[in-house]
Amino acid sequence: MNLDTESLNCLKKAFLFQNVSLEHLEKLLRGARPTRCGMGRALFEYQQKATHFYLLKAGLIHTFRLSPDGDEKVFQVLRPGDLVAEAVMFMAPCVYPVYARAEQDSALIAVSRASLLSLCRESSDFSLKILSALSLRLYQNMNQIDQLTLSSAGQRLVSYLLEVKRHQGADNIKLPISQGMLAARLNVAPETLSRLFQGFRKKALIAGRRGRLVLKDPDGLCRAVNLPVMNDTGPAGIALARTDPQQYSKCGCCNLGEV
Amino acid sequence: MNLDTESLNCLKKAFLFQNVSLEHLEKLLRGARPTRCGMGRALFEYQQKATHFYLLKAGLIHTFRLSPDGDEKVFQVLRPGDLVAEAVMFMAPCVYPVYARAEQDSALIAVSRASLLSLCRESSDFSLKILSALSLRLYQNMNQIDQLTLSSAGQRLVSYLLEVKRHQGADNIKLPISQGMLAARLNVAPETLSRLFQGFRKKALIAGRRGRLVLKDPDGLCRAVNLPVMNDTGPAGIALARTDPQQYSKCGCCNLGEV
DNA sequence: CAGCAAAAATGACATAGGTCAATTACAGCC
DNA sequence: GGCTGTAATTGACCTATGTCATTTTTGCTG
Repeated sequence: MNLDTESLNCLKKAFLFQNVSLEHLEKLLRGARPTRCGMGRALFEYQQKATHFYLLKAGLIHTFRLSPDGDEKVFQVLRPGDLVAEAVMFMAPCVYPVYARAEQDSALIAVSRASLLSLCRESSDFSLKILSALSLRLYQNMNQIDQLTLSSAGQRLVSYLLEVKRHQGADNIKLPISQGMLAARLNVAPETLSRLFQGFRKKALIAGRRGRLVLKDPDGLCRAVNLPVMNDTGPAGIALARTDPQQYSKCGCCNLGEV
Repeated sequence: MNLDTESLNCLKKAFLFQNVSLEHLEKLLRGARPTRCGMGRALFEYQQKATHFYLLKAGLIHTFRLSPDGDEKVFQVLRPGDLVAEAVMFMAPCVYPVYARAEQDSALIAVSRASLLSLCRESSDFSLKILSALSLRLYQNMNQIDQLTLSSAGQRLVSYLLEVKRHQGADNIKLPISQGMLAARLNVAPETLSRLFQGFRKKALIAGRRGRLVLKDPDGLCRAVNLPVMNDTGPAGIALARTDPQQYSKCGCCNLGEV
């Protein structure tokens, strides 16, 4: 199996490329090449000219920015099947608005901007798919803003935990990112996060440690931080937008990264 | 001039519909109707089924969500020429993710989702335009997240002020929203914001009051809050993406709302 | 299994910024 | 030009959360 065939197969499997004609896919592939990104290596840099987007085949990619004092602010946690920087391709000027780095050894397919644009031009079906992917991203970002503007650290944490619960469908949840990164994402100090967890444990609202948690009393968590009790409906009260659970791993309202 | 002709003319003027063939535009118009929204009235509600998007002809629209304790969190400030909720049309499930309310008496054209989707299906040129509009929104939201995760209130304020300065091109700036709303947007208490302004005045970093400010020492502002001094290049160091300054009033990196 | 490095937990402390209450400035309006 | 309601300012106070330093866990690797 040569590289092209392999790439083609990968693309075919990606959610966004379902039902795209073979002819179109092959055109896309002409601007595509498989690539690897070792753990800790940058996939692309902030403000670098954006020439490619990526389909993540295996591994784990984080996109992030830096705060003035050098901390990393994670924007996205990308898992196999996800596209990386596809939205950037339509921006003018076309430069990556974030850094991207492999958190694990990752295998990707790099697709050139030009071939994406020409596929969009040729297939309006495909354009519509991309449009819904972008609007989903937009929605995720809005929810993230919503979460970040919650007044207290506890509220932000609980809202996050419930998001994960909803996402994973059980009270027994696995945090998809380390505690340190979660702290960054919720915009709190790691110590504060640690103390919050301890507090919830003391009140028997949660149990377990190290990424594996049991939410013993979700409503109690809400009450503990003065959040209105939300019944599995999500921040927007919207059912999950899982168009295809097999291929499209993401929850429609957050970008947590699947476990 | 009947309503249809008037609407047609308005649409033609909108940035997104430049260079769209008359034939396509007329199809779009079949699903369009002019509408008004009195000051203080809701254009649409959070979680309501999204059947239309809007072109704002005149007036001022805010989109927002509510915090658990009932405060409004403004997401967008929309001015004439802007589209409202165009991105929502591509979401599944298709419900408005925010409230929208007229802050001034407003005139709009409501366009049905169906006709937008069919235009996208028929014109890939148009799809590409919508794609770049969405990616711009996405970029704005990322910058807002970036700003919200700045550690101190002062940093968030200064970053906002510099954004406005860049946007308006002069040190003599006019704040597009009231101080109270700015406080909400920066996620600080109004009192804190007031004190920050006072502090900057005392240090002669700014002058003026009530919406009309003079940034006397932008670099000094940065230093005062431990922000790296940025030289008019914006949070992303990206030149403004003003594809058409006449028609498209927005700055590419923020959604401040023009003055 | 020991040993190491990284992550997390804990404690002591400092402070930014929230809250509440009272005062002042401003804009619209008769 | 003098009301009147809303927005902004100011002050006093307090608590949530950041910071720094230390200890404890945890997961790896040889």
